[in-house]
Amino acid sequence: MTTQSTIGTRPAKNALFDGFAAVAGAMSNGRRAEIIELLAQGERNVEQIADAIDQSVANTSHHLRTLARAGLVSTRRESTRIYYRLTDERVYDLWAALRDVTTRHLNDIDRLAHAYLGDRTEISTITRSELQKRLQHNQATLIDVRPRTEYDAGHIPGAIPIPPDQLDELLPQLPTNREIVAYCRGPYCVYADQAVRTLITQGQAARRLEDGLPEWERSGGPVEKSS
Amino acid sequence: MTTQSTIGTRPAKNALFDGFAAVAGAMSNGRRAEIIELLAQGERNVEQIADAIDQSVANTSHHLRTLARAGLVSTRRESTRIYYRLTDERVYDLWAALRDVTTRHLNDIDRLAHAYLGDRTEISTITRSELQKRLQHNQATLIDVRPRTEYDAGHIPGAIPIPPDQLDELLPQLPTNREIVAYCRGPYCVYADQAVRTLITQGQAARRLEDGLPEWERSGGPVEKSS
DNA sequence: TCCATATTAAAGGATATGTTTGAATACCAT
DNA sequence: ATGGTATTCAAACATATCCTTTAATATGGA
Repeated sequence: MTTQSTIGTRPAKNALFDGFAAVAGAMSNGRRAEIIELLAQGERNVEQIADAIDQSVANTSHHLRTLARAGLVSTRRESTRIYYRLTDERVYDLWAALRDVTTRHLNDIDRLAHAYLGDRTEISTITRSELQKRLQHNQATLIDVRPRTEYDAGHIPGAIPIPPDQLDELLPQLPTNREIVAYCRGPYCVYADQAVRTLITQGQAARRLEDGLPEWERSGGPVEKSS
Repeated sequence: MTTQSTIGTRPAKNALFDGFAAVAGAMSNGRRAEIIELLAQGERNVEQIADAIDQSVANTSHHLRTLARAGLVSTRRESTRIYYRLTDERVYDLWAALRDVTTRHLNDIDRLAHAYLGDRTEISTITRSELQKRLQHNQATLIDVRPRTEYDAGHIPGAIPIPPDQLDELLPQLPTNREIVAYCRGPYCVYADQAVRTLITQGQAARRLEDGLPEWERSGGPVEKSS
């Protein structure tokens, strides 16, 4: 009995492309997409992830398993906790590409984004390269509007930490002599929007970085860690 | 009655991320993934696509509708035929990112690729930049092993068209003084492999370009069209 | 009008999916 | 070893989604 070659056959081609499709399938759930976006900010354990996406631990574990099976996330054990992270920066690139295509081509996305983020027309943005220039010439006060642990894990050098739960307390203490630039997790993160809206109401010039820290880091921008 | 703001709420966030997930879902079927890979080569009408993926026209139309709903493909009408294409190069980037992540992280992909492509260990590859250099110094004979229509739609300047159904006839006619480099549709395309295997059997030095024409074009390589 | 090309609607049944529950596992600290 | 904590697993459920086929419908060209 001889082994039949499968090279170039339809069943083999189907199986191969089903493989690509399987990875896409791992991303084809809103909660799992949220997990990917979250892990782009840094590693988390199951409980933290479950909290962030408002799901039970068991169900979250299930979703993480699906992502792990597709190779999108990897784990690290630290004593009793297991920390999940994106397997590598290629996974982040894939997520960014998905976000990008969706933003530009899914015809419902504007409505959905508007519902979650509100009217963004009055919030002006600044690109990464513009921000670079401003920082070099000391022409802006930069604030990082993410939870403190994320700030500690990595932030743009010179950024002042303003955790989202202390906005009302800390925003009035900022210097008023320069424009303020706020950034958070990415283009669909609400924290920076909130900060900018509040500042503008107070008569302070403020803008939002067009996206967030992961994009800054991925495009080669300097990142500083707190110890 | 006042309108309740949905900014930052969980249902709104769910809906937004379900939007991203929907686009991933459009790619989460093997036949649709094949369609994307095919359209990366250039526009096709429904019948051509149905042929290429071995499905009925009605079913193919259905799949195309799914892709169109997600904004991944667009159409152009030419008399009674409707031609499909990837909406823009971002869609191609997304597909390339998916292929890339799958190749590196899905633990079954090696087995699947081996079944479809056969043993590739004896087929050596050449990178795009290496090929650039070779071509500049006239150190390689370049052959394009794709169907003629694809060659006409765009090929690397200097490449000789060797349609896959004429391999046996045309390969022996190639000059034997230089190494031959073959390319086709991409890293998972079988045509170039076939050509290289045949040439090696004939004692001719031959290699395969590491990926295909779309990657060449997307990375800024020169492309020539037949009229 | 008729023909060719594509889309749509309806239907079907298989398959997959997300979630919950409760038990089981793995590891750590004492 | 023992107890406690974090996480995974197995089973089960209802639901939903999915792919495909068939037949009918739209559209444009000759």
